[in-house]
Amino acid sequence: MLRLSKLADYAVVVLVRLSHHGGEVTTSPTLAQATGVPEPTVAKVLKALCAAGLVASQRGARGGYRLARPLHAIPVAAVIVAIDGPISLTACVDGATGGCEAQETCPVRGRWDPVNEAIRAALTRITLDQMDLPSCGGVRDFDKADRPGMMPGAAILAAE
Amino acid sequence: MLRLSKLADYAVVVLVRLSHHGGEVTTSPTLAQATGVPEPTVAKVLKALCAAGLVASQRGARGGYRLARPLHAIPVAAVIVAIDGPISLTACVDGATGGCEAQETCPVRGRWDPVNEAIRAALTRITLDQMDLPSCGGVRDFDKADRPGMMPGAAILAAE
DNA sequence: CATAAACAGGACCGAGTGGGTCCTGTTGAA
DNA sequence: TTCAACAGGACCCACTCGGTCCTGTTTATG
Repeated sequence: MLRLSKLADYAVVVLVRLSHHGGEVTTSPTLAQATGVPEPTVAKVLKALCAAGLVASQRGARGGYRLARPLHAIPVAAVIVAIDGPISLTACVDGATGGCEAQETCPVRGRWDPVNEAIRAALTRITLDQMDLPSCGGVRDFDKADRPGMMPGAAILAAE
Repeated sequence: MLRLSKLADYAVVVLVRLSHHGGEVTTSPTLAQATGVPEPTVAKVLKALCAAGLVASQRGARGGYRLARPLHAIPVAAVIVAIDGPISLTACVDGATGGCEAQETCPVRGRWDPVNEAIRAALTRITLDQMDLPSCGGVRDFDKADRPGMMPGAAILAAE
């Protein structure tokens, strides 16, 4: 399984989209329309990204958001961390207060660490500019955009 | 977030435990007791692992399970795939029938692929023997084993 | 041959959590 | 002064995963 949260997926979509607007401040309604993601959700994502310092916000009328750094300076890991928190496979690893019931029996205690590290490294290595489709450079607007279906990324790290 | 299913975690625990019994067939109740994981759950996990060919089963009285291959020949990825299915971050990637509502607008369509590949590679590189604690070679029995808390691996790829 | 132990493979139910919406401030340009 | 837009909560519904159980089928053992 190993699923990625939808929100994180949306975040990537929004960020990439935002990059298409150059350094211009863009409102969340605008981004919502452009991406097809419901506006309240876009707003939620942007707030989290803003808190994480990935985007900068301009309040008040004529406000909006813009990228705080270029796409190539934003690793996927940063986005995921901003939306979903620290990247690790098991709760055992980080904090893990409350301890483990099978703390004594568990044969792999703390052994997910290398796995976590590997994934973390992989996600840090890939930046957002690598996720922007070169084939559809800039803004891409198809004939129409209102067919039923699913959202942007679906976000299931495993399908099954 | 990026959480790993608990079942997959249990699977690793069970497999590592199974390796401590050499080539001997071991019953699921025995493994359940040894790992602290509830028996029905252990059975469920073992069935999946058996179907995936990671363990071999011996039916009938005096039956049980044993490893089909040594630990170092079992990558973590194989365990996860056996329990949770194909490893990928978004549903967009594999199949993804039903299409994407924002298929047309989505700026990152199909672009999770490199991320998925990276993770897949990382999980394939690590084998189960690397998750067995060398410090507690073989069977490890602490003084006591009944403190309240959580299960073996908890299994949350992100905590948050 | 009868019995029981153990796997096979489903169906099933409840809890936890994430997705999505909404509401009330606060900021700042026009 | 007004209104557009962000800030930052609270809140609810739906989905999925974890865990249990039940009914076969297989096969040592007495």
